Amino acid sequence: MAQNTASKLNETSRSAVGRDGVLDIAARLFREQGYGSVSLRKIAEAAGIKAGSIYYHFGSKDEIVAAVLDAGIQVVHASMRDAVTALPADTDGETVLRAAIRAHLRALLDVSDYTSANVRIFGQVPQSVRDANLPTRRAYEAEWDSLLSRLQEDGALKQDVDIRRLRLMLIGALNATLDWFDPDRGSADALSHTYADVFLNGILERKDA
Amino acid sequence: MAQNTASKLNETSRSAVGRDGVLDIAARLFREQGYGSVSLRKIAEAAGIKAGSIYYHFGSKDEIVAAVLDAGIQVVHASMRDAVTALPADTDGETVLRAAIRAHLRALLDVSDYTSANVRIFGQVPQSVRDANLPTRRAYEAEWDSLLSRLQEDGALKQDVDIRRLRLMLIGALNATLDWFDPDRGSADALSHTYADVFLNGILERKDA
DNA sequence: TTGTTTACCTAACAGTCGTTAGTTAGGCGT
DNA sequence: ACGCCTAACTAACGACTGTTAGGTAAACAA
Repeated sequence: MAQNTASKLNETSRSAVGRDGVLDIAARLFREQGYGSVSLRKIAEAAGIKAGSIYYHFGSKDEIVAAVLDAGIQVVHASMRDAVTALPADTDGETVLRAAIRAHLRALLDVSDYTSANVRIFGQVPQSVRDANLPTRRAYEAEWDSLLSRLQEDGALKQDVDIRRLRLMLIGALNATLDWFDPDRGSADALSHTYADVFLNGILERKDA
Repeated sequence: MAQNTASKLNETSRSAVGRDGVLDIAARLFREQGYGSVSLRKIAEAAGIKAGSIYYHFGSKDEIVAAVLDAGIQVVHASMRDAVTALPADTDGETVLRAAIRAHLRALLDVSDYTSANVRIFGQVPQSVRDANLPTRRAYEAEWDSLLSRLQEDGALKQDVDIRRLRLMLIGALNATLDWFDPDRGSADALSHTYADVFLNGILERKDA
């Protein structure tokens, strides 16, 4: 968020990274290096300020990382919901699901350092910070559960799959791409097609009638 | 590995955790808490010795974590290969793939602190340690690629799926279970069935002939 | 019995961490 | 011109980190 709020200050003065600037840089460093090896001094240096100055904008390191985590979910949540609600009301289930998958993968791999930082560092962060991020997560998970349930009721999905488990499998699989995705080998959109193909139809060769 | 090598010392003397004991405990702590928040003093305390004593068995913290990472892959590699080679030569492709998935998930979720520690901390560890683990990883990946290629040549798998990408998707999805798997909600074996069902046949309701 | 090896211990080192207190300097409203 | 607000700065704190040097006691081989 706030790619560069150089706003409201005449450009001649010092950088004036501000709170949003620090947050942007923190998100990028967390995504690149993980939580443990990104110190406040590293963040400060990348932002062009000194470590102590960060405490003008944030009360603690936990507050920074909590803000990054929350923003990360909010970005992907908005991306996924917008993609689905933008479709005509009578769109078939397969198309809806494909759109949701593509939106999630786009936020994760193309758009947002915040979303990728969230996926990368959530498991490395102190328990209290994880807990603080949980409500935001639950809301996004509920969005998926709601979508998948609707598709199942419409008869688009098999009746015997457990929605919660399917959501965990699907999001887990998509998030795992962060460890190996290489834009030189194909776009996030192309990858989303492959994921949709596999999850929707499987990989088994079928001798259909 | 080496669940408890209390060997060759009469039991009356001090615990004598030894190199393997330290490694076991390190693997467990890494799995539970991640890399960054497990210090040598924590490992030592859990092992019932003092921090400095660890340097009798290991030259550095990196050496410990490297040993944990390598063992983690070796365990799951052996588990997966053994499961596949134990099958009759004429076993059909679907059954072979199901066995491989179950073996991977078992090593990850039931059997080995080393395998789960590897998956958990690989992305948190210094670059040099990651690099040292790469050859072992590549060997396991090659095992999967070989298996999947064979199934595709036999006509069991669709011809248009890229083996490398499929392997990344599949192992990524399986490893992601570590973040949410709860044995109270179902066994690893049961979960492996669900994964196999989804990957093999997809989740789309089909009106077969 | 003596000497060696094994497996630990104690104590300290330099470096890094998050965090705090107190200070400074430019821009703005009055 | 005055004082306030904003956004920095410097310098240091205690805690914790991986690591090292040197000592100790039991087990075993000769």
